[in-house]
Amino acid sequence: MTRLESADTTTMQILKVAASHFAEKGLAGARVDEIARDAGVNKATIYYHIGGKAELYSEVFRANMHQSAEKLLSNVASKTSAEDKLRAYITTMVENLHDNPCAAPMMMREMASGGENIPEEGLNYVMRIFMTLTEILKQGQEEGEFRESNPAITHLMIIGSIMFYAAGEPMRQKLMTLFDGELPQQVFTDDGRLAAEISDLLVHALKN
Amino acid sequence: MTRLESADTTTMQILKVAASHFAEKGLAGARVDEIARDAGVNKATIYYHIGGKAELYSEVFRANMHQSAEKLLSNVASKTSAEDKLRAYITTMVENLHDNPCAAPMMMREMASGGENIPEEGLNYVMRIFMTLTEILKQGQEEGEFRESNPAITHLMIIGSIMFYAAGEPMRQKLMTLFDGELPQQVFTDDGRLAAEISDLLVHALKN
DNA sequence: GGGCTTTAACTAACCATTTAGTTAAACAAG
DNA sequence: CTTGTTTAACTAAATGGTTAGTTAAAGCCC
Repeated sequence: MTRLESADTTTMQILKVAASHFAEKGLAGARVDEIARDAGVNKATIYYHIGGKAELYSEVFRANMHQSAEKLLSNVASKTSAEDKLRAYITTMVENLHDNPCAAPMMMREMASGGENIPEEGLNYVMRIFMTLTEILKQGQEEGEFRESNPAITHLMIIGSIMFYAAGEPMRQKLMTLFDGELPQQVFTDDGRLAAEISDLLVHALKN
Repeated sequence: MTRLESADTTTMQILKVAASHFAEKGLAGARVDEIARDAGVNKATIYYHIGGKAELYSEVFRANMHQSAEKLLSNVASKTSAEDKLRAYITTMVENLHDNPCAAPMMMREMASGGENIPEEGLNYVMRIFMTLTEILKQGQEEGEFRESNPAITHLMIIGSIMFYAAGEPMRQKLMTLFDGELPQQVFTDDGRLAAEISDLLVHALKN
């Protein structure tokens, strides 16, 4: 491994570890010392490669959003009918949050703080993702497939449910061990069926 | 004002201010000095009445959950049909989060951190609220009003959308000033119609 | 007098950031 | 080929600001 390659993998390792710390503890709660320790590098290496805590956070957030949004937009664009686009939208969002378990917690914390630490580029993606759904719903209405609906509410229900599902895994575990006997069986779906169930419910609600 | 009353109002004032700080910055991000300053009391008064930062947080969270959950359970219990109960459930939840703007952000942060700082009593309420919806859906199915559905998904869609709406207000403001021209008109509902729109969509999706 | 509150330190720990190095790979000159 | 030099990558230790929590003396109001 050449020096430059080693530098790249070091940076990647730092970003990966930082993401999990920011997801679990937030920007204020995360400790640069711990990130460095878990990444197996000296703390100063983080400052050498990336910059301070704020830059580290921004970069993690930006990279997440970039990857997720690009995949979402391209998957939706590959479909033609409004229903297929809607299903692709939901399915891809579930996949993204499954592939990147840090994204949902980080996003939820940002919502709670009014998006204080979201970098500019991140806000652009938030907007594009929302506009994409608006377009899908509009197309569905124009083609007579969907009834009229408020895109903001629909968006809320999709994003809200998926984000809560993705971020809620640790909490579900906690509840399941705490209230073992009282829970009805099978209340918690697996990832695989989540997208299908949400899509079915949504399509059922939107169809004429 | 008697001595005890003065102590009570001091405590209330501290809790109220602490709630807003915890909502905006989280447990790790909030500063006890700032809470004391904004509450108009000396920092020592907080330690005298309530205890340290952790106790302050627990008490704020516990009080929120207690008030919200009791209102939710009693409002649902006052209805008889499954649809009325479901509508009461949704409406009360929207009202609760409207009356107490700190609840949604605090809850979302807790979800993100796996409920690390939720006091025992709070977890009990989370469970009871979820079980209540499960009962409503079961009743609806037994009475032939609702089709079969996964209560966990339904719960996710309700809680997720309402929480995201409630916690998302500052973010919506940010997006609206940043992307002024590009936003379609009327995409963002007002609080008053939110409960009705979610209820209608949900009932439409669940009805046979 | 006694419960409540303020004032105004104080400390001990924590934590982000900086500084002053060290190491080893790449490289150039002889 | 090898010796000396440069440079990127990294480390260990120090620095200095911040912060939760404490304390003691004094004042206030019933």
